[in-house]
Amino acid sequence: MTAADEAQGLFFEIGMAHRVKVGAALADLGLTFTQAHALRLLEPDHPFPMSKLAELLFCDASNVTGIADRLEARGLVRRAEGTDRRVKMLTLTKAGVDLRARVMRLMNEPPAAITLLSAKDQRALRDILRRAVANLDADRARHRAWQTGTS
Amino acid sequence: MTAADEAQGLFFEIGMAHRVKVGAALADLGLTFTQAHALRLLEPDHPFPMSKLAELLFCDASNVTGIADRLEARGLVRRAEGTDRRVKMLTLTKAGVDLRARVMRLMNEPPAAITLLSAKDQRALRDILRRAVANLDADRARHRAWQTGTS
DNA sequence: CGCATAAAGTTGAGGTGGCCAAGTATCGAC
DNA sequence: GTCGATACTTGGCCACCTCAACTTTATGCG
Repeated sequence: MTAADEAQGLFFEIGMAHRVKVGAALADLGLTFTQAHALRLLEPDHPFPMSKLAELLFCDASNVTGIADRLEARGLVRRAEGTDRRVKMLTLTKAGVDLRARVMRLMNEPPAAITLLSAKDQRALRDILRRAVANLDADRARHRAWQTGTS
Repeated sequence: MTAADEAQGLFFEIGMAHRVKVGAALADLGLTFTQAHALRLLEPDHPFPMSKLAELLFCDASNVTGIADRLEARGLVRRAEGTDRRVKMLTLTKAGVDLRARVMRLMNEPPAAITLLSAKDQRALRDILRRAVANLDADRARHRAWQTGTS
């Protein structure tokens, strides 16, 4: 088994465990994982169209309608008109900004798996993951180029 | 921002991206993420009760009924009687064993974010994540002790 | 033994999230 | 002005998830 293969398995295990913990904490706030994720993406004072949210969530636009409905029903989000009257700009309300802050604290909290590592390991992990994310971005850029080149 | 905090953010980003990719590949096999995960947990020749699957999936027992129904309808799994006639032992069929092997290959495949790292980084990542998972296990043991101590 | 209690699984109700196809309103370009 | 594209919504269908209630079987205790 290669180092990459084993790293992948370990990565998956840590991720799943953390997701379960975060999911439980979010349930206490009355939020699902998807709702919390959407809230995270919506920066205060930077509203964006629903189509943008669909893209960021990698899901169908029709799906976003329902998610926005539920967030709006809870008073976390508002659909504001854009200059283009087809688009609805998703805007955090005051309550949305506040709850988002709590969600950010909650989801950005590293799991025990990471916090219990030595300071040296934590720094090494951060540095390696920085390079890994750079690879991710390069890979995504490759895919975009391929798509536009063949469409 | 601490190294642990930043590592957590990067970790999350890589995990989400990989999940999307894996989800698409699984859809090609006609499997949902949950079904694939359940299949992965069911080792060939090591059947276990449905309650055990509920525990491993961190979900309600009633949920497992539906998941098992769908896997059984596709001929991937069988409900076999145990010595205790209340329990049903989930058992992979031949088709289940075969599809599971494909799922394992698919989900164990490290994402580009990892494979594009240098060999040195890959080994370092594996070593750090091994220690992180050890922390995870220690943390879980702590929780079990706490639960049994106060129940 | 006989009965109470507990455990494993199922069922049904209710809600979230995911897709697709079809529909509406608006925009932009010809 | 008309046509095609774009942004969002709607409705249908399904997977998944929880909870509460139920059936069947096991087990502990008097």
